[in-house]
Amino acid sequence: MSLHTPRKKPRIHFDDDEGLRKSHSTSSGPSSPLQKQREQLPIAKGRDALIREIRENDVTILLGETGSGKTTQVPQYLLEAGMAGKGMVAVTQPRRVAATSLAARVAAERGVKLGSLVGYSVRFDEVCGADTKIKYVSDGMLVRELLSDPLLSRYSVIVLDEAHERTLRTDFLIASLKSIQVKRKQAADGKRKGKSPSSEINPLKIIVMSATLDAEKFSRFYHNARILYVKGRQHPVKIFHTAVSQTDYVESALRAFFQIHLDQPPGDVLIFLPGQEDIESLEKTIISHAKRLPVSVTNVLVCPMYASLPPSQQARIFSATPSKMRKCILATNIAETSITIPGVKYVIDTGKCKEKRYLSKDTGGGFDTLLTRDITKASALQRAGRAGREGPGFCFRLYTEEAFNNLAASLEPEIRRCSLTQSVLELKCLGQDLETVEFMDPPDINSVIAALKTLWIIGALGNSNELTPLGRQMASFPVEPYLARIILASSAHGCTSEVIDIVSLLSSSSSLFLDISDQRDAIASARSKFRHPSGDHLTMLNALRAYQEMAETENKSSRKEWCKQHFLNERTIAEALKIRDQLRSTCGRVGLDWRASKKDSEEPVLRSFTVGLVQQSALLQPDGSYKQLMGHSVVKIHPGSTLADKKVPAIIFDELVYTNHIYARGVSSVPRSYFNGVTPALPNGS
DNA sequence: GAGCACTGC
Repeated sequence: MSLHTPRKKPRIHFDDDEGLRKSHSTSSGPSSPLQKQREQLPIAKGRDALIREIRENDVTILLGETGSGKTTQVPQYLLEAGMAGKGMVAVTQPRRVAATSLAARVAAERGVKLGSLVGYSVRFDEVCGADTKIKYVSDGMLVRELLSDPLLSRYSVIVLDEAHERTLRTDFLIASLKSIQVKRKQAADGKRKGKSPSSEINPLKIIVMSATLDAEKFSRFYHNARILYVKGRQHPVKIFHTAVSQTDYVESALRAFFQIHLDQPPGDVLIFLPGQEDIESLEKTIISHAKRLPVSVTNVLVCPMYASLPPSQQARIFSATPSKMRKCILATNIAETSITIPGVKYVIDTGKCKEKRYLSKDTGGGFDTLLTRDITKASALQRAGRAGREGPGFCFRLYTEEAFNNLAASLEPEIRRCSLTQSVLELKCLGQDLETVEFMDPPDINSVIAALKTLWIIGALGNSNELTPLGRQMASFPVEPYLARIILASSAHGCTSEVIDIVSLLSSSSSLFLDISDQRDAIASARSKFRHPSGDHLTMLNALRAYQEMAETENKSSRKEWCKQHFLNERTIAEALKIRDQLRSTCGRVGLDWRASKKDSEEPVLRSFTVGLVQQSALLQPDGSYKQLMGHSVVKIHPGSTLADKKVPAIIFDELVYTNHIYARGVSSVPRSYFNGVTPALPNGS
């Protein structure tokens, strides 16, 4: 890094620099009672027209900009108009926090207790009652509900919110609801004609809510459904592009930040970066440059923000900025949709993000890629909007206007980018095939073939791709099919208790072991206490057991301290313990004894894992590299693994991610003989 | 030699 102070660096030239120096007003407004606020929302003016349209049409596409109030108001309008009938209004959300906080907001607006008229339902947490009419649900929850109630008969209206995000689960619902609506209409018509008087099935109304201009596509899919538009309400954000394209976005972000810091009035700065590595490096350079500024200049408070950051450090961004300081938040895409940071007036957008994409291989041994790429127009607009939450804001794009115009309109839907194993299995349970279901965007045929192959290898499907009893059992576990296979395999090896402990940790959303890049030595020595010679799976089990032993006698704050000392993520442990409860009760339902234990014996556990991980395994080659057992890729053990640098005859692993190399993460060493008999077709007779 | 973000009764 150069040692110049930022002032001596050449300025980045943004178009319309003049406008940047003009006055900066701030917003203010007296807070008003909830009902008055409701009436003032942009959507309130269109209430009657909206109800009329929804009443007259089976499907309505509602396009609402940020701040229109559509997500909180439309369900209430439906209720007030009597359109819930005897059923419920479900509103789906891609994120849990959105579902729970929206439900709380709407309950407050109606002056009722959460869980009475208005409730929510997400994994591990359901606040609903017999009189609940408006229910906010995570989209994954509604997919699970579909498996036990294929017509979703409890709901009169289903609102798919944030449909533009095109998550795999929303796409799954968009496709399923189309055929459900036909079936329910037929059933209801039959009832009217007296053909099936016992039927309680009523017609279903579908409302698709979206924020971007993909409306025509949703409309075409639902037989040219009506599209309604609602204006939003956001403070204006002035957008600047660079005059010329930038070669190094981290360097450019550094310069742009100090231009704002030195020239612009108070207000916090949010910088969007693709990942942890860039965030850490920019954090260091901003701090070192800020130290060289004259004492008269406002101090800088740098706050990194990404999902795997320990919660205590994440909390910093929500605390008020100390006076005479400027907060500078360095964030990934987490700040684009998942969290809203108060006080942000300036956004710096590098135009980059990381994207996970599944690469299927015809050999069946595919892997995920996690690479930095350009964002989309939709994403650029969303990022800019983060500057206009509380008052007029400014967005500095570190790319030219021409580059912006050349960005893709929106992200490719998840169904085209990720492994489809679980979705194929879920559809099989509903008696359908992913190849024949009508999706808005059909999945790639190679991904479908890869998913079918995986399901066949783990025994969920038979030779004619028919669902096996084993496959149906796997689908009842709320984990990836290969993890469910491991649990089922543990039954024969008598170690379900140990296996469920490990699977719960693997299925958690974040890693058990914290990774703080400048404390890696301390982390390695803390972890050596738990280290098991076979590798990461049993090391995780040792860590979990040590935590539980400690937790029996210690109080909350000393548990927290213990986790900190051992660099364990307490949030992961808490999540894993909840997942474990679910898995234990699922075991009960499918007739497995989760108490079965082989104590400290490693062989049964590793044998069980090998059954589910045959496809995720590699053999040591004479040249010291590892090559996939099923597939042709050479893989490296991830440096964070307890087996990094170790040479063992064979490994199994949780996932394969291509970043700089193809890395195997979550690795254990197993004897090659364990593969005998667990795979239907081994290549080369190895 | 090192991880974007979500979700599951």
